[in-house]
Amino acid sequence: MFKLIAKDGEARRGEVSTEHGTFQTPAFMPVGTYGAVKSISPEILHSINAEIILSNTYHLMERPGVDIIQLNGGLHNFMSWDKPILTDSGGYQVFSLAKKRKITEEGVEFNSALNGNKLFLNPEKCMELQQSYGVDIAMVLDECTPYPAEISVAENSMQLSLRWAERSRDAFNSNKSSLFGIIQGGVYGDLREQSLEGLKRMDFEGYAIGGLSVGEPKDDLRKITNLIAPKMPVYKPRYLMGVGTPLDIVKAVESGVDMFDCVIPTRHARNGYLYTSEGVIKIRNAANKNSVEPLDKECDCYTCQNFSRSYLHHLDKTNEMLGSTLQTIHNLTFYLNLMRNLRASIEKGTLQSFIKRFEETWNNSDNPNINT
RNA sequence: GGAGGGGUUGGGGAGCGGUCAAACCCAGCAGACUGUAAAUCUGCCGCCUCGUGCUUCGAAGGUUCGAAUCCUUCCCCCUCCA
Repeated sequence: MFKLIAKDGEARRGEVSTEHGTFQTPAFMPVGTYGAVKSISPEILHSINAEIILSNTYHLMERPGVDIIQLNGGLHNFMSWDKPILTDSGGYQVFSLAKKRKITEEGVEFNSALNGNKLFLNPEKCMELQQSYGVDIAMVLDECTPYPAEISVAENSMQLSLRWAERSRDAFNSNKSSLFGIIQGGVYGDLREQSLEGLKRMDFEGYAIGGLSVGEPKDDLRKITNLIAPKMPVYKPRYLMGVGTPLDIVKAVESGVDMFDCVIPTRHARNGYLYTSEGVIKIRNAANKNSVEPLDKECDCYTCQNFSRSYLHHLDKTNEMLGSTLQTIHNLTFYLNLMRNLRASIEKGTLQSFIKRFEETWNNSDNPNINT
């Protein structure tokens, strides 16, 4: 399933093959929680060279429900996306919907935020759902540990995730898709290592680092990624869940991570926070009102090739949905181009100079936000 | 000409004697967002020498300890009747 093509330091250049084709790593997966990458079509995803997307087990269970997806012939067919799909298990919702769920050894009971309905998820059901959706990569049900968490809390949480991982592994039964385990352990290196060791014994097709970017300091994110990624199995994909900013991704690739997903490019696009080669542009700021420049002179995306900052500013101010679409196209292009450049640098063995140039550009930016 | 209704901080629109520099919405300005309850949320939004400071609620007078709120006159606007 995973082919390692080249290495540059700890960084890896690889390829993951699935039932719906292969994708190149390091890879970024645009997020399509409800079976749609917000504001853009699969056709656009193709045009910007997205090779795999992420969707969400919990949210799809809530709406439209697995029956409807099966009625439509599975998630790929339902959303008309013929390339790989990875689904998050709902483990993140254990964290993000903490106030609306109860967790026990058996599983998680959610009170739907929509109508208060009780929704139950345990490892077995989670596997059944993801297989019914027909996704290419399923994730084990885990408990995304919040930050801050005392070491004892993080340990209990990590152990629970480990037990759930085992149940997930046992319940998962598919020759068309693969299952990834998720490392937890908060910001504690020892716990992270224990978690990884426990998961390795269950032999997953890939391994993920979860429970980061949940509010912890940047240093912790870097420290844990640096410690754990190199210890993850060499011939299996390594996935850092929910990360992150462009710089987070660059740093994690340097540490040996292969796969990423994050809502940042899509959500920020809708909120007018745009990544460019010169730094972050907040398109709704008055400074862009009169600018006939393209958003990013160095970008070849549809948005930058055809529209001015002034126009994007106007779309944002008038709440035109085209603004969301154009800005999402741009931000995702920025991310996907970044991944392509990272892959090329690793192949050429020039990752360090790429990172240096990347950091310089961002450090020289007038906008300090670009580095965060 | 007669009878009503109304003029409030950029726009809309509450308020109808003190707790009012004046609700709320929009516009405007800025900030946040990391496995998406997010095309969302938060803050600011009369002036200044930032204080139990100053100037505001069509205008001018008045009543009152105190007025956006009550009275008088005037100026506008709207509806209806002639």
